[in-house]
Amino acid sequence: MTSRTYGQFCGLAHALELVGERWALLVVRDLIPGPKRFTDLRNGLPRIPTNVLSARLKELEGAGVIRRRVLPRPLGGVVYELTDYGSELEDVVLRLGLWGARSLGQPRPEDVVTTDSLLVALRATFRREAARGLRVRYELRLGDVVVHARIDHGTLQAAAGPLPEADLVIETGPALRALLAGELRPSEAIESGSVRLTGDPDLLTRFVEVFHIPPPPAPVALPA
Amino acid sequence: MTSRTYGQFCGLAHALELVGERWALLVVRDLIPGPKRFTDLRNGLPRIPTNVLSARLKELEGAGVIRRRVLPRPLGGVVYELTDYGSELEDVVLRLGLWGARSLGQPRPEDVVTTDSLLVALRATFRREAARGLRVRYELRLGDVVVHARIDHGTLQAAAGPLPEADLVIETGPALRALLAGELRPSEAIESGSVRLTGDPDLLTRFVEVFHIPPPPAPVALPA
DNA sequence: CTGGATCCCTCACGATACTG
DNA sequence: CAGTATCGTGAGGGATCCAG
Repeated sequence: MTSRTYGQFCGLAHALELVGERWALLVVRDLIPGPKRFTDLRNGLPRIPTNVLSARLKELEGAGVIRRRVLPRPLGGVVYELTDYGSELEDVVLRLGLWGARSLGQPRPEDVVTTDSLLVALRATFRREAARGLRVRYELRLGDVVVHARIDHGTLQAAAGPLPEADLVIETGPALRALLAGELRPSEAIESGSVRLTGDPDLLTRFVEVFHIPPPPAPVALPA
Repeated sequence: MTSRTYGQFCGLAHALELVGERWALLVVRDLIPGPKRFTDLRNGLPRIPTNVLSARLKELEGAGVIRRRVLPRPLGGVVYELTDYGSELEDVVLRLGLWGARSLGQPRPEDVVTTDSLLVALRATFRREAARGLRVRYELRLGDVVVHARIDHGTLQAAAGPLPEADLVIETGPALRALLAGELRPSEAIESGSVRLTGDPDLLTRFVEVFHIPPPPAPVALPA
């Protein structure tokens, strides 16, 4: 029974045995912004069967990637969080996500956008150099997903929920990706109505400078 | 049939749909050193069923990650190679491999080491800063796998096969990992016979400075 | 010999229902 | 809320076979 292994003494093969199973890296992604309950994970991964989520959590715990923690009274309940070792996957997850974002076409009918995927996308596309000397707060709304970003001199803090003191509120949809990829100019996005702003419109230009998806190098076939 | 997708409009989810299937990233790994024939890939992935290799190659080609190229006469045959877009996975693959290498225990009985995994491991563990001002050539032998590394002022060129003009020939086994991880000192490795050298033994110290696996942050459960 | 395609079996995944 | 139980399906594992 040498089952389910790759049979190679290799760092990559071992990494894939730890986090290469289906859904595993999406669980890690959703834990990057912070600890989550089983139900939170379930909500952030609408199409995962609960038994598979159970299995992944056990496997990731056994691999030392996440930790199961029982909350003290009065909150009660159980949360899952990244271990130190698991946290060091963050860089890989962000880079892989950015790589994938470059060939992301139009959303399919069944596609959803979740709070955590958006938060991680902000981290992945953030360009420190472009944020130097900048201090600005954004609130970003995609459908019913609302997050915010605080940018201070080259640092980013992104979190869920609204931000009343935001300098600019951006209300948009899937066009956000085209905007970050430079395929859609801010002025065009505003005119076409694919983004709606509350605040200083010039801050949208800052936004697409700070959060950026580089274009794919050559002709990449986009999904139909 | 929304099958096999994650149902999320997210760069990471999309990336995992492209290269997240079993074996896919190992195929990418083996293509990093250069184009390969079907049979070369098969030999580098001894446990992959040929139908799965066929399927992965087709999927990766459709995803724009690899390209199928028919060689002109007189060589004939078919090779697979990374596209530009696929090549930009290299960084992710190296980082994920290095992450995995940190919790790699002892090799299991069925584990093998392949030429390509070793070449990629050298790239992943290479520390440019530690190689500044250094010019040295190594030949590395693990069982019947032989590769070599040319280090010139902070750059690395690693390729398959021996290197007659090597400054040091290192003959070793799985202990190589402990050596790179700092768990085994060069002097100990030599004394215990887990490495055998031909050339200047002091160059082994340079070797473990240049190629390094950082220790895991906290207690990480190692596989039994 | 390369470059696969085909077959069958098993097990992980997916969907749904149910429990402490 | 936090999972476990059950069961059908389809992808992966392994061996074999086929065309150029």
